[in-house]
Amino acid sequence: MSRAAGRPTLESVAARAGVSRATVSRVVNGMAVTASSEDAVRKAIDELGYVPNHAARTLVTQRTDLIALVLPETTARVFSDDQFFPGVVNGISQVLEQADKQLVLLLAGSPASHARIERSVAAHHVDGVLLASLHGADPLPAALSRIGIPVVCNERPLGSTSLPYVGVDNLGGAATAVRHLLTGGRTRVATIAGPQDMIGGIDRLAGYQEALRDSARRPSIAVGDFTLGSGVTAMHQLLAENPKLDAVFAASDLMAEGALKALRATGRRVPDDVAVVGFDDIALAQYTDPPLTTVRQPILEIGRQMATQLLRLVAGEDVEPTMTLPTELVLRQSA
Amino acid sequence: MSRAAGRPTLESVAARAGVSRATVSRVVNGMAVTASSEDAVRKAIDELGYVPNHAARTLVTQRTDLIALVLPETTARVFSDDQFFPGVVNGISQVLEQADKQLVLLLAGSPASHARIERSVAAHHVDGVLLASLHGADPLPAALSRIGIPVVCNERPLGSTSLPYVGVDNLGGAATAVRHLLTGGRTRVATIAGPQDMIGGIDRLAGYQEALRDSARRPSIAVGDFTLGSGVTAMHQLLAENPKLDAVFAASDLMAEGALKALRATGRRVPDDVAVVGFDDIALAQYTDPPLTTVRQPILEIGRQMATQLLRLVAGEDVEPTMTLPTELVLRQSA
DNA sequence: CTTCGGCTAAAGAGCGCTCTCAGCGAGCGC
DNA sequence: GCGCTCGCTGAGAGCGCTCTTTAGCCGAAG
Repeated sequence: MSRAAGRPTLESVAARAGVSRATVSRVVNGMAVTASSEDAVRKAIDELGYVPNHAARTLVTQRTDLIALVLPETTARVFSDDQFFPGVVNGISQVLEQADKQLVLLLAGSPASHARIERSVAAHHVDGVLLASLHGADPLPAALSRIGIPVVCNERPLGSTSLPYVGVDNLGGAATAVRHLLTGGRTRVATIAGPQDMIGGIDRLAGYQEALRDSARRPSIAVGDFTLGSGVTAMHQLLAENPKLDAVFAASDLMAEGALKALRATGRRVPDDVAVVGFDDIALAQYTDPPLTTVRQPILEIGRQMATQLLRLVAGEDVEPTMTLPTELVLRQSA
Repeated sequence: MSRAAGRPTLESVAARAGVSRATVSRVVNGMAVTASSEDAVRKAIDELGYVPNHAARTLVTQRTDLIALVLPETTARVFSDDQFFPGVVNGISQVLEQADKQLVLLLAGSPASHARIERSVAAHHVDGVLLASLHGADPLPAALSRIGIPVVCNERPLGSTSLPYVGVDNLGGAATAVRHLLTGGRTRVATIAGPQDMIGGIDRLAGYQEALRDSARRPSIAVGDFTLGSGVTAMHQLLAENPKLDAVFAASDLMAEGALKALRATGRRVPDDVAVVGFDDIALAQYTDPPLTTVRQPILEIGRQMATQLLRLVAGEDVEPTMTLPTELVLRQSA
């Protein structure tokens, strides 16, 4: 590409404004410069349509202004059945936009992607990494923090790593939901748990068990994977084992909607025969039949806080290592 | 940062392998080198844990290996009510991963974001841009292509720009759905249309009108915005205007589910009293009550094709300016 | 035995920017 | 009025890489 055809550089702006490269750089980066030079430079920038070259800047500053969001979820599942990621992405995006950083999306479906992600991070391609939806004791968080890059997780990572994370009060929210059912006079309260290799699945089940233990009731558990279909299946299982159950706490709204459909299919009325409580408060919850009582988690806020914490880390500031956002029981008609 | 503390560079690998920087560069980029040098270089790379610096490479090659996905949707709406974006992102991601490119997500909620996006693109920050979900005659596509960067849109952009795009046969799919209703003996077929500033909304309505015109029936139209809630509202409107309607074609599955709920709330049975057909075939469609007959669009494939076309453009190859993927009527119980 | 062709490796320039450092003029205290 | 500090500017180095140019080497041909 010939120089003439290329985009304007600092050099050409400097020439046009009659100052040195350094002065133009100062103006661009908002450092002190005499008013007359500043005017000349700004004029030249406008006339030439100058935009700083990102790569050149990165090369010397060692900053990329890029933040990676890693979703080690099976690619097929990410985004497809849950409204969680979209909300988190949205929250992250809001904060990053403010800070003039950009979001790089890394879907890590295959094991091969893990290597790719580590390579990408090691290449100093991003300033920091957000990790969401970790399954089991994923080696990725530890690997990334060993490289020495700031990392913030969504929910407490399983395994031994002690990385900062932002989560919600899964246990407390679930316990509150179950206590609400018990207080309402329900005696046989079952649960549709989430995947037991994810914090959300584990802690919500623990909350169910804790609330049940307090009232000395027998637990009844079926495990799903947060999707609607798995909720249908799990509900049928629970009914087979315990046809007289009178309440269900589902660890996600999608599974709760599945339970609702299964209950209707077996001729049971909600909430008359069986009460149902979900978890998440996604948009759908307002439109289920009947509208779903559920535990709201501040999804957007999770994204915002994750991004905020990471930006602090990137800036070299300290952050609180753990952050638990509150959940809230939203009463509708299903329980 | 002291040199010792920094990550290894080409220089240090070269020193260790006893060759020149250029030779190491050749090995890294897979160019011909004698076996002995190659071995020495590879060994040094492994021992040092060398990873090429992305910014430095970008500076000279003018390639960033970054592809932007711009969603000019209101941030609140993107991702939140539709399963479309997640699927497209997934498809894009699959193709980019193959090509070793990365995905930068740009949510353009506010008008201010437009400027930010243009700046980002002008800074040579990305190699190409994918534009999805354009509303009305958005100035962004034209602005980006004026900068001279490869752009591929999702669906034909409204307005005068002639950019390459990948879309689906919205009109044909909608017409097929409506003809299916008419063939089944329905006589009063209404529609819940999508937003009329988006191609998906416009063309699906056109398909409805075309099929209806063929059979000389009167159209009955309410407009929604693809969300479940808007489907509920629109269905009530249609019923108010035309209580005897016996079929509805909704331009999205979410709106169809809303219609289903509204019909049930007014005591109508589906499909006995009113037949319902949706559009999209999202996961939910299998679980509605009754399961939803709908027009499937190959969402993942849209993402894949958009990415594939853009990569061709980035590589300087020619692409077909327009690409329309087929839709397919999926018969379930609602119609 | 010399010369030439064909190859690979080394050297060096340069991508566009930031940042240090020296220079320079102006303003201040003594 | 002289030196000193202070604020601004310009020159230049260098970030880590690619790529062109140049040098060096080997074998084959004359």
